[in-house]
Amino acid sequence: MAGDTRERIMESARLTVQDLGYGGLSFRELAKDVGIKSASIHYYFPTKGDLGEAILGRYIDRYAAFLEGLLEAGTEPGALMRHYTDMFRATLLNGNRLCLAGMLSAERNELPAEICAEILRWGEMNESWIARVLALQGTGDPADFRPRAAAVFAAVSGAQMIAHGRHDVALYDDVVAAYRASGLIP
Amino acid sequence: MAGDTRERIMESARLTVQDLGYGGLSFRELAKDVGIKSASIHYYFPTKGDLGEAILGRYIDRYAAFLEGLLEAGTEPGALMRHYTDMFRATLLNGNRLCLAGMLSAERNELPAEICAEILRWGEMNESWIARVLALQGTGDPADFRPRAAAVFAAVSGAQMIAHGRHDVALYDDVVAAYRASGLIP
DNA sequence: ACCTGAACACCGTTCAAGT
DNA sequence: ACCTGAACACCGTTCAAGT
Repeated sequence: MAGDTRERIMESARLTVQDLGYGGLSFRELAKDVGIKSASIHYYFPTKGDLGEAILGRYIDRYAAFLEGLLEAGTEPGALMRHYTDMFRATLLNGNRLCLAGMLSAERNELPAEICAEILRWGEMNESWIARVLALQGTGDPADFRPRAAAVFAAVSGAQMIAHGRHDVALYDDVVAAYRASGLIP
Repeated sequence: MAGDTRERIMESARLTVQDLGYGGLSFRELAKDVGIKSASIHYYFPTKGDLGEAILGRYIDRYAAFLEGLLEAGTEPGALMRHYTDMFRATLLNGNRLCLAGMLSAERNELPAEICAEILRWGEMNESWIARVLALQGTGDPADFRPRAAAVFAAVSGAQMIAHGRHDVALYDDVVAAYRASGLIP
């Protein structure tokens, strides 16, 4: 089946980067997992940076589609934000993994420029979606909620990161609950 | 002067890890910076993990002392938290670096257990300090403010991480301002 | 179109050998 | 006490060679 090898390279690489980081991704281990030689990976992705850009680009597109679907299915801010925080929670449950973009954010100073550009796009996408949700409960344009949306995005990302660092999903739950109690998250 | 080489190894290593991550720290580059051969580093730190544990341990001790000093010098929660958020801001200003513990939190799934234990200590230290500050403006024991303190710690850590990922200090400022506006941070 | 072995300059680590 | 060169198994990348 066409494109199957490329597909399996991307899937295995994504899972590894979310687990061990970009620096922890080895072409030789990756090739072993897919069942080819490490030199063959370069046929699909000339450099490690190309592979990183490809998996992050698709990661963003898929979550953008998922979030778009949530907005089409419901308009209650509390329920929408619950789905949003559950999304980050599920990543922790899957082998204490970190959001792909969050992991790459930490490593950004040693990443090629194309990946850094995708990290920006991840933030823009998340913040614009949250701003639309916040606009549902108040009056005004989603653009007016952009600063607070950035705060919600940063707060949820941070909760995931420290819970990942301490390998403690309950900590994520407690922190997110405190965000809600403080009124930061609807 | 005794211990000078060891000192310079630790300082150079810390700056590199906060910049490029634990995986981005190379013994050969580090040795070049200090002016010795890479094999000599193992005389001071048998393994890379030992070096990581040493620099994180000292990092935590120093910030603990700094924060303790703040609490001895003032009791106004707003001013204390301003110093706290400025501390994370200064790290971004220093070459877009990340908090050492935050960087290692992201990479934790490929770190030795001793470093993971220090990551826990970093969180405990920050949360207990924030809880003491929060207790200054309300009634009750610092322990009562522990959940909210964890939320403040996660939120500030997250703001630093996404600002680091986008190489944008203004984003950090905006997010922290939104935290204050929402009432999460005094 | 897709894959490979071999080579290259890197990496942390070990160790016998130096002073 | 402190440092080193050489070796080891790793790393991403390149390239000529295969089918």
